[in-house]
Amino acid sequence: MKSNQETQLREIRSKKTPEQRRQDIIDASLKIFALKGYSGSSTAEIAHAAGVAEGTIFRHFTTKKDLLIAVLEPKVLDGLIQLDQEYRVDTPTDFFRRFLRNRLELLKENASLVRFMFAEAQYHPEVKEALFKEILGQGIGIIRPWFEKGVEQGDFRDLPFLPTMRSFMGMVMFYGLMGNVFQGFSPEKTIEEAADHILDLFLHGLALEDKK
Amino acid sequence: MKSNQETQLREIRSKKTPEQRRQDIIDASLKIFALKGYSGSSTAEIAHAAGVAEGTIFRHFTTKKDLLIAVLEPKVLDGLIQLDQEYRVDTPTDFFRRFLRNRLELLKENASLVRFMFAEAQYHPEVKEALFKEILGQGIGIIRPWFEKGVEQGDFRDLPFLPTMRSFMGMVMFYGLMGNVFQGFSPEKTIEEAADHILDLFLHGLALEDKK
DNA sequence: AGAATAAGTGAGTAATCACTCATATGAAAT
DNA sequence: ATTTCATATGAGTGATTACTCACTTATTCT
Repeated sequence: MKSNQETQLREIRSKKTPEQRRQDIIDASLKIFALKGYSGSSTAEIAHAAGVAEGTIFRHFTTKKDLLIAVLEPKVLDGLIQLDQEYRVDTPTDFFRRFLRNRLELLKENASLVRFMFAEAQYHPEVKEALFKEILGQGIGIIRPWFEKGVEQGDFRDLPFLPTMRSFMGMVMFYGLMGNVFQGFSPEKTIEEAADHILDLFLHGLALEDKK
Repeated sequence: MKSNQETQLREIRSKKTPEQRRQDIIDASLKIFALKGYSGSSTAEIAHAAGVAEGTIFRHFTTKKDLLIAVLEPKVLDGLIQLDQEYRVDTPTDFFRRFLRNRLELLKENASLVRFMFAEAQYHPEVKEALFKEILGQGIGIIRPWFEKGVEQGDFRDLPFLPTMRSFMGMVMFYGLMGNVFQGFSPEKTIEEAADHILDLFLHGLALEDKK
């Protein structure tokens, strides 16, 4: 009981708890990692950015690689993969519209993290697995029933699921991750506008069909 | 004259010319870089892989970064960006089919290089510029007239060019670069099959239009 | 308040880093 | 054969790396 009081007191005074300090280190790591890459970042620089001594890092994380894994831990990505459940949609098409906007917003907010994950995925198997499971795996799990429903209802063509989703994700990722990097590539003013372009192309394609 | 003879002789005997050695270093660098990333690779390891002394690397390249730039130099990428000119196509649709297959093949051959470039692009501005100019820039330059011709002829809808190309490239890249990384994502047996899927989706979209 | 425990610190460590340079090698010219 | 010269070598350089540990500081328990 007493210990609870003390903990509360410590939180009110702006002294930091070990947990807060741990989070500071993780936050600083993500910032530096995203800027210079994992191998290009030194623990000294991370310690400085987090406002702690270098030794403190190794009290919370046994190795630098443990720190990398902590940065990528599910908690950070939870927001990325959970579709907002409050918005109930009726038609598969509405689902895709809703899903797309939701993803693009989250992608824009976490662009540097996701870009970093994609970059490091090819060098570290652990990162690759985390990326695959947490983002792609769950994303696909959410989409699949809506896709199949759309096919059953006659709204969608009966295209193979995985390749179709791969292309869809390619569109989304290339906007979310490359739009900022290669300036001029994404002239859209708002996310909504970009989402509309992507969804229009995804649903209807480029070709003019109705030549009657 | 005599020096020419001698040079020829040196080539016949398997002694290496400085140029060959330089190329060995570049080849080894690409291999190691693609495996461990730029910062994660040491010049000692590259020298070992290239079969030369570490000092030899710095006789050909003044810094490690110079070596990175040499690895990414246009020569290596020329094959990636030049559309085969021998194949003449008539319709915009044929062009896209031809272009897509050509890109997917080249992408598959050079996947590790391109993946490496995308990964390092966010850490090194020079790499970012090289990637943008050499691949995306030229690719877009080749596509644009065909895209506009297709719109004029009434084959294509009048969609905004850049966002549409961004989505197209997203589809292509996600297949070419992620297909191998995330196994099971690309069930297509051949490149042709994958190209057909992508092109079908790109041209006609997912939705069933003709409900009359 | 004082003892016990946990958390934070930064100088220190061996290993590794990119890079240098005096020396060795081998081919071309005389 | 001898000299000339470009190239290759690897031990050596100081700087930086991830990580440790004896010590200080802060918090909790009695």
